[in-house]
Amino acid sequence: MATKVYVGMSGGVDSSLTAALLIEQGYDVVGVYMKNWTQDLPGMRCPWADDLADAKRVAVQLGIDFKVFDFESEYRHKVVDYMIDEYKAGRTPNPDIMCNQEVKFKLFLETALEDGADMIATGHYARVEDGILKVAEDANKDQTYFLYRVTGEALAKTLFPLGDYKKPQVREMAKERGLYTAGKKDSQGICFVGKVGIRDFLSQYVDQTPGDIIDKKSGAVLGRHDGAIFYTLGQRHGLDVGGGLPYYVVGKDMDKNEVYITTDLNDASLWKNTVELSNVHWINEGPQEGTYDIRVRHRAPLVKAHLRYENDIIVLTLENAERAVAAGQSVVLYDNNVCLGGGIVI
RNA sequence: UGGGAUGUCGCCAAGUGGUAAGGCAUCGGCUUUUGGUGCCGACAUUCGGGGGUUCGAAUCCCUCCAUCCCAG
Repeated sequence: MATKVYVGMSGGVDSSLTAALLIEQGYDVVGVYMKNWTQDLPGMRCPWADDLADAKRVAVQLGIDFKVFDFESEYRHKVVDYMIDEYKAGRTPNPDIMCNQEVKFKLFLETALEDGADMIATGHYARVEDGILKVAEDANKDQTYFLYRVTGEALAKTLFPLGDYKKPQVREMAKERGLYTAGKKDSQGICFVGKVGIRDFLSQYVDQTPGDIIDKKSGAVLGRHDGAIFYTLGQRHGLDVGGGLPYYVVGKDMDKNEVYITTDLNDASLWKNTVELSNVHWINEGPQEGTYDIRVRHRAPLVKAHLRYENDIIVLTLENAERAVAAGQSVVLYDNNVCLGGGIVI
């Protein structure tokens, strides 16, 4: 009997082709739409209904069973609340990493297995080999950064058919197969929520309290903002402060509700040579102390750093300083194209 | 009240007789399954107000207004 694979179909090209390829490879494929978020937000209609329709349409086209898993409550609690709490604490979280950890590769996997699946699959650009996570063939689209919090056990039951292809090929293959979503634009923004600015999203859940924008060097008040919560390290836009050179956020005080800015691109707090990570997660066994490739943000080139353990945290000493590494963001470690795991910036 | 200086797009700032640079901000777009960064494009018929000289002025003259500094 063929292996039964539940494919997470978001209604985009990638997951559509994923399902198609698995069928061609002989798997018994079931399409699943994860209903995680349905709320409209100001200035943006939540795309869930359209996405669901697209996913279903492709499933019909492919002649596979199609299901909808409703994870709205869990998504709200595990991802959105986490995100809001982090921002309230003055940090800058990455909700999509949490979404993968808690929803796609935990809840979805468990639910699928209970429903009779042998494995799950998604349209992520990444590769799994023997339970280890490896970067995608298309280095430009590689999404392992978002997957570093997934467990090796989950990966052992996961397929990423797109990991061996480049995005243009994926589009081409989707077109060749006449998939309904072949020409659909790539999605952006918070996963499932849609293309909405973090500011617009957050402002739905937190109070807007005006505060001062202060020049770090002179201490002068240069402007006002609607809440320090909306600003993050390294940020340039949205300050509404003009005057010759661009200003960048170099810090904030959540208690005083103050945002500190500077025109000095070399400001110490804008660059990190040493990064400490807590909430460390390894996909399999933790690596030994030594030098590894790390990635400080999605799509950033890999850079060298030395890993050292210190109690519950790890300390990375970077070969070259990285810019705007905000607390709450993730740093992911690699060893020869293998994604080892990572942690959250303290 | 004397003496000096300055007033050009929201901000910084070129331009001293030839018909308004540039930067920042802002807005729009691109890149991106997080934040952020970056890239591209748009953005003053008008130069504090009013007169005058001139073929022609933001640039010269007169005057008024405003601001700043030094005196007192």
